Amino acid sequence: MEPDTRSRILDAAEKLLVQHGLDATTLRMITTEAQANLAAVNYHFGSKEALIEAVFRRRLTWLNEQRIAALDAFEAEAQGAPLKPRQIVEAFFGVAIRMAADKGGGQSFMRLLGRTYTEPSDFVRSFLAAEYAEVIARFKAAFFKALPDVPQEEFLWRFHFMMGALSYAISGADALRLLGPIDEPDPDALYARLMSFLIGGLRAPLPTPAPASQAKAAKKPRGKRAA
Amino acid sequence: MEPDTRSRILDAAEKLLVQHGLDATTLRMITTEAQANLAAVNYHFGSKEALIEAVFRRRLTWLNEQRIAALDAFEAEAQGAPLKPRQIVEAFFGVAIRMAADKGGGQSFMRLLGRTYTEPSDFVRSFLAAEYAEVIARFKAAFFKALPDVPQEEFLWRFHFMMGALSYAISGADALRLLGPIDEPDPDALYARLMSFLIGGLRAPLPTPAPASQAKAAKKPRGKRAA
DNA sequence: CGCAGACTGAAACAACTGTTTGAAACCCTT
DNA sequence: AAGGGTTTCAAACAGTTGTTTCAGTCTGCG
Repeated sequence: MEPDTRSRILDAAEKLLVQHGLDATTLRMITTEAQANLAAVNYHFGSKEALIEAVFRRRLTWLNEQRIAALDAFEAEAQGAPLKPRQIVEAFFGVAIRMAADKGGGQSFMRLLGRTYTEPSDFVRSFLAAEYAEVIARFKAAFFKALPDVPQEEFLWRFHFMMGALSYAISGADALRLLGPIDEPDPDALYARLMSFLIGGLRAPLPTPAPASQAKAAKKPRGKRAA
Repeated sequence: MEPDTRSRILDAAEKLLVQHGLDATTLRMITTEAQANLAAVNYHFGSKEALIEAVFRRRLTWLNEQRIAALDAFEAEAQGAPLKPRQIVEAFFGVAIRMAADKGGGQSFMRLLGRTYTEPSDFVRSFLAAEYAEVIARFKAAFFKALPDVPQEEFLWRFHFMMGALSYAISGADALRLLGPIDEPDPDALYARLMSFLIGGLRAPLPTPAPASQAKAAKKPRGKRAA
């Protein structure tokens, strides 16, 4: 309870936003948890929206810097050659799930991020897009270089699916308990599981039989599929 | 605008819940959209929570019946032999994404479901668990029979990842636009994409270096990883 | 017709939301 | 010690939330 009011509010907000979501978390809940006065939020941040934005920005910029740093390291090592898909996946998703494993705040934040990604809460999405812009561009380029035979649109969808898997991996055991009893996963094991799943999905045979490449066209399972 | 008030409220609620989420959707928004009186919600459903539950139940029980029916069909066809993983994936995820492609309400509902799955909104989760119980048991059994070499815990996580990919596949283009411009996907193409991704992930090599298989041990990219 | 039961309507309810206010308390330099 | 800037505090603000109330309307059955 030592640090300054601003930090205490930030921490309390992060924790409560994960538990209750953006709208259901009230300023009174936050200030109570932070042992601060109600007016302190508007004094230090200006508004509830600005507070939420600050909560996101604090961790998200750091996360994305880490991702780019990891990508830089791999690319320096490769000296211009295309990276291996596994390396790119490691740089983007591995860094994220490692942050999620960090008990000191990172964990709850990553859950929040994963959840919010699909929530169309306009103002969050807008600055989310801004924060992500650079990272996305870098990783798109790296992937296209590593997998030139995969059509760009195809790859974007696979990347999207991977984000979904990551999100659920992080939101984790709570939802998984729907499926049956499971013990809290050790982070390293979760990391290994997610990585092999992601790479398996990323490298799966292309669904539409492309004209030139891809000798093995998967036999279509139902009648329907066209176009 | 013809059907009875109760149905109009249900449809309006479903539509608005997708757009704004559970908490941000107000009864006044719903009754306005449904061209009904505010009190009609409490008259017909009792409370807002009960209304939301009704919205879920209407589609979810039908969806899960479809899933079980699809599984039954495959199992009858197989005559006791284990199903192919692709068939099980088709029965669970294929049915879901086909429902999501249905413009007549199914689409918006599936987005809602995908979003809510990670939201720990206690009362929703509790009856979600109840609705899912039977389906989960059936599909777990089918998968374990089809992939006896995959440890159960390992599989549960992969199933969980697959749910994440499905969720994002459905929530779809809105979030994907973060990654770059993309045209609204034709449902058949999305279906094909997701299926090959899911099966690729499901059948990926096991992460823990099993004694026999897996010759290529990826060189660890950072210092850390142990155990 | 008459009248019961199902339904709709407008208005009000208390409780809670984010935000603002103005005075008190604190802290640090002169 | 005095003063000024920063931070805290309790109280109040207008607006919105889900829910309730009760008078009114509709419907079908005798």
